[in-house]
Amino acid sequence: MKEPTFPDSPLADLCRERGLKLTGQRRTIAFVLSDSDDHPDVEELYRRAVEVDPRISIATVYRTVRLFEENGILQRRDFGGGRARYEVADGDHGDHYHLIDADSGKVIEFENPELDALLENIVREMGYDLVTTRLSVVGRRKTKPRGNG
Amino acid sequence: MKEPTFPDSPLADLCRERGLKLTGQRRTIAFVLSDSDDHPDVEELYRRAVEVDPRISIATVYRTVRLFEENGILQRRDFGGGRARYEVADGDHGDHYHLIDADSGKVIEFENPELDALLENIVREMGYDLVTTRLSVVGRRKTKPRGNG
DNA sequence: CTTATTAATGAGAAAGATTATCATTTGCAA
DNA sequence: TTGCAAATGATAATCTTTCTCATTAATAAG
Repeated sequence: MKEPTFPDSPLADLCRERGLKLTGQRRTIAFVLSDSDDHPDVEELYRRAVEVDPRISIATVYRTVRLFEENGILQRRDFGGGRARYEVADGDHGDHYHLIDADSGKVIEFENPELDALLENIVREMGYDLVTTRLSVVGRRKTKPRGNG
Repeated sequence: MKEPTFPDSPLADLCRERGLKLTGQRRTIAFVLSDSDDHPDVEELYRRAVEVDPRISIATVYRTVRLFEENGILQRRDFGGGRARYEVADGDHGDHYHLIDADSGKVIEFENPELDALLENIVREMGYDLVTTRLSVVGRRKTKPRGNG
């Protein structure tokens, strides 16, 4: 059986640091995730993982993203469409947010410190400590002033 | 067959105004929705609707919330837990947002004009017109300063 | 390096939410 | 009141996610 060889990814290290057993499958999934800068769903993640190591099942991908989410390694997102999507969790720097193109469904990330601060404030004044922010704004590309489409 | 009698609700009127056929079931569901100030899921909505008129099926509730959502009468929300929840769409006044208690799961609504404006701005500067905002913050009730739990 | 222990995995069944199917019923316009 | 397109009810089908359980593999101890 040909073991695929690739270096431990940053996420694989994180996995170990959290005391999670680093199995071959988790190492593969971590590698794929570290390599992704988009927001794949489980199906897509599975496709990418199988490319690297075919000895992996979709059940394990489901299990692993759940495990990683529970350990703060991944964040689950809901952009509509019925399936959860995942991305690497933010570090110490501020959160990032998502703008979704109403027409194409394309997801555009953005950061905004002012927004970070305002949300923090609002929640504090309501007597809570902010745990997570789930924000996505849906927008439609502005029609050019003289365009006609 | 005993037709339930109750007046047309504001949502029923809206339904007619949008040119949608106002069937008995839609009238009932609209009534129940107008009467709710929380965020019921379809199952719960069905329970409430059956109280008013037992001649209604869960399939119709699913169909109706979808229809109402497509027509801007309802808004679908995702608070986790795997099922979609619904609430009456905001009017012209500002949007409202949700704070979710991390421990109890309780949903607390709030409004914030400053937040409205900031989001509007951010999106505009990215070249988009804001269509919808999906924001929920998860928070944990602040521990009292001298508490030890 | 080998062995034991315990957790992880694979394959598929099961669950839970939502949508589709199709015969029957109903709202609404004429 | 009648006709017809659209809506409904009951249930099957679909889709995503979780669970089951026999097998496999990772880690610690020897």
